Amino acid sequence: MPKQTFFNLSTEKRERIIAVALQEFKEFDYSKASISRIVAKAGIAKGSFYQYFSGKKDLFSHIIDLASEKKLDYLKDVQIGSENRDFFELLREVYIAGLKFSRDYPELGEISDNLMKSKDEKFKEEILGTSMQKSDAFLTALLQRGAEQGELKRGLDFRFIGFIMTRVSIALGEYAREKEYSERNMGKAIGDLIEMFGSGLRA
Amino acid sequence: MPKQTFFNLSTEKRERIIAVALQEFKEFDYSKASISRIVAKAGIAKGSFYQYFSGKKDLFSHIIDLASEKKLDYLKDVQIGSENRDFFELLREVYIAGLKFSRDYPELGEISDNLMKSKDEKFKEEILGTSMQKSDAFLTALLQRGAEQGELKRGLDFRFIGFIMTRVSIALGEYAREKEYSERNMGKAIGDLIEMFGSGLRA
DNA sequence: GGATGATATGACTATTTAGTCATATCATAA
DNA sequence: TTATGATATGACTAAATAGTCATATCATCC
Repeated sequence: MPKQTFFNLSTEKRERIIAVALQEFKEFDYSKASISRIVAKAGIAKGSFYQYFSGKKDLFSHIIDLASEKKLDYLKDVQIGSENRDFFELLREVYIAGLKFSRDYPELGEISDNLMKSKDEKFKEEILGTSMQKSDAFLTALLQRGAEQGELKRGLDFRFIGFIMTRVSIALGEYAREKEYSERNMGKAIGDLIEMFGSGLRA
Repeated sequence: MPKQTFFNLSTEKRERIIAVALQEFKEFDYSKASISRIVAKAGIAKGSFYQYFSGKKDLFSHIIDLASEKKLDYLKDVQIGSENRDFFELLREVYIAGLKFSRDYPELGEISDNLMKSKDEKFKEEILGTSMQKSDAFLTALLQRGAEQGELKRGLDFRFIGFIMTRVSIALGEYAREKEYSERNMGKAIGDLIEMFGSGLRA
């Protein structure tokens, strides 16, 4: 958590620092991202940075918190609770929510996706903490529910399928970032995906 | 390419250096991997390293070459050319080949997967060069062929589906690495995957 | 023995990094 | 005006890095 001094800053300065940090973490991965560069670009003194944050990890963690917060806003629209919702429709909505989040906050999307892809489980755990529910578990739960309601084939390894669906969700964001994102293209892509998950690709 | 001096080395020394480098690149990503640490662990002088390799990138590139070479050995068994092969059977074999490679050369598998996941397209291109055919393109071609033979649904965006299948292949390796790999588990996982791609998950 | 060319060495340079700290500035309140 | 407490500053430290280079060792051939 940033120190109180950071929150006491003027909105302008606070947002400037965050904007520069987003740029930095988007361009470089955590270990290559440089505090020296951030303070230079943001036009603040090195010492000031350490008045705001306890260190690099603190800043990064704060950014991931922002991302989680924003992403949750988009996921709130997905009404998982209500009965009688088709699993594949829910899945579509989850993917769409993720994509909209990535479209509206491209830096946050890319940064958190890169963290999710990281192999350093210890670091990931440390940064994500409890703030972001593990997407693996989230989708696994969705699958479990779908299975209980008889919507899904029997005998599947849902832990594995959940793992794959999470990776596919991340890949979807990557794809949208690499190719130019457009409502039309992404609608088509998600459509193909849900079709694939639902009834497969075989003619 | 390593310098000639590297290939003049005794097999024992050459393999020792590569083994240590594999350990290093497996534990740390490219930018965090340290030549100083590698030479220390391998018991050679810093200067000697630069007699063998032009630099860090040269060493890394050599390791990726080794990985491509080994992986190709496993993919050679997949007879793509022969007609009348079912697309989904071919896909299964491609995934199985990838998994066997990862099982037999875990370090090479993890290192090259991490490179594939990297967002630095320029660096990736530089390292992979022509040696490793782009898996995206490979699977896209397989899909195209499946479509032409009428094995696949019409109207799918194969560039996108190819992109997803490649990511799934990488995810499969990760999953095998994270959970304990066993023939039985992985056979089941790949079975579920092919079932999913083929006829979907819907009951 | 002596010469030649290849290989081995590790101290050294130059650069970058995260993080610290004594000092300076500033706003507010008495 | 003066005192107080919060905030800003950038020079500084210590550590780590990739890469260099003059020198030393070694094997091989004459």
